[in-house]
Amino acid sequence: MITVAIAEDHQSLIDGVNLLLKYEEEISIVGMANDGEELLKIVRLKRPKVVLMDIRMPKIDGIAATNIIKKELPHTKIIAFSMFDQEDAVRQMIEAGASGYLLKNSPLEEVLTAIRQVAQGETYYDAALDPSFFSKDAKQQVKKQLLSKSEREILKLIGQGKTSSEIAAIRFNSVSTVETHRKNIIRKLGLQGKGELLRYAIEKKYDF
Amino acid sequence: MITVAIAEDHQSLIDGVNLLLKYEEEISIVGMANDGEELLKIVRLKRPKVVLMDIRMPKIDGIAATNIIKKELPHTKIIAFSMFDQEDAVRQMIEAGASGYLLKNSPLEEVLTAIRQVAQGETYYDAALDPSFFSKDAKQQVKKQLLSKSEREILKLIGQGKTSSEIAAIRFNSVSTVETHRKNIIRKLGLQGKGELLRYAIEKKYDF
DNA sequence: TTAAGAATACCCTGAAACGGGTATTTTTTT
DNA sequence: AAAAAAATACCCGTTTCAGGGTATTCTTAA
Repeated sequence: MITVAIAEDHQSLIDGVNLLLKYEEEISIVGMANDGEELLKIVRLKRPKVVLMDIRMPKIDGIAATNIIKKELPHTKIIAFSMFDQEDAVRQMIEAGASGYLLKNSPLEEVLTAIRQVAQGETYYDAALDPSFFSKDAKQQVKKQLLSKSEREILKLIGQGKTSSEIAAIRFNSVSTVETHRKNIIRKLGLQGKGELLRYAIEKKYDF
Repeated sequence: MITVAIAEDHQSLIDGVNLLLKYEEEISIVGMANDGEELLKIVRLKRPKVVLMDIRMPKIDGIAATNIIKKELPHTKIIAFSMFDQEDAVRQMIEAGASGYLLKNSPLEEVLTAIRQVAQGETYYDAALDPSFFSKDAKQQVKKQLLSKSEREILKLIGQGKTSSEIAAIRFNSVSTVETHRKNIIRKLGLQGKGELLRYAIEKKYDF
């Protein structure tokens, strides 16, 4: 029996995972949490074999929570969820001791595969993740810096809730310029629509 | 001399506070942090008299950080910042031991007043805060539930980055209905523009 | 049993942003 | 010196949303 705890505020995801696991007899969900503190309590009490956790959570985030769990209960396997393929998030989670990494927009069946795989001591990383992390050859990932300086600056302002015309005023640009950058950011990051752009910009501030 | 530490990712705010405090000889900034963990290190090392802190921070959030600081160094005075007047945030911060609460859109001079006031052992709460918190008569705040069920549901979906037409599809509503709710949410919460709505919806998920 | 609040849905205007281009001028880098 | 990358700026048509209404149905609480 694989015992699983979930920390996740995205209700649709919890519902989906529940639905999926209902028919899996060797997997049982022993607890759900909405923030890192709650998750720690559940893990200490129930000692699940696998923890599925959102990286961004109130009180204590996924990276900090992973560090704590790995220190106290090193046999616990951790699978991280995140919305975007953010370099730092992946790196920090792996450093903290996570055994798996899933993107929230991947097919739900991946969750099952990942749980089974990490429960057996293996790792599972979403195929959509930038593979350069996993090539152990320490060739410095120089390739990076996907976004240019202006783009990062504008991304930051977007994350502060500024509109394109406000950003244009701040930067002494024309609105067209800002919108071009905006479009390039969306293209480069593979986002879809302003919703995701804003979400990305806001989450980005939080370093993961 | 009042020693101050700041934890805040909003650069413009740090800049503003810095500029403001430069001319205040009895106030000195002894440290700045970008997340809760960093802030704790600074506080333990420098032991500032006053801490200005953002509620939403990576690793450890403002509420958790306040709890920890108040346990370890109870003489430290804490002033919380937040973007919105969110009931839970105010209540939780006060319970955690914060001596002051500022909204980020208040005039900068308030920061000065607040620092001076809490350094002297008093409290300082932004005038824009809902005063019902501070009326100690425990008349149950029945007035609550500002948003209706549909509105909260839609707010949540907005926080997940969904557009109105997506939300309409999910809820089997017409787009008009969703937009009406959206407008009512904005009106009830006193937000301005879609940027704030989205920011609010995203932050709201994190309970403060 | 009314009156209030909630949920539903539509109208209109204008601003903002998407997403598809193209194009020019600077900077870098090779 | 030439090529590549970044920054700048505009065009177009379309969608989304704000902010201002109005209006009907349904539920709930005086």
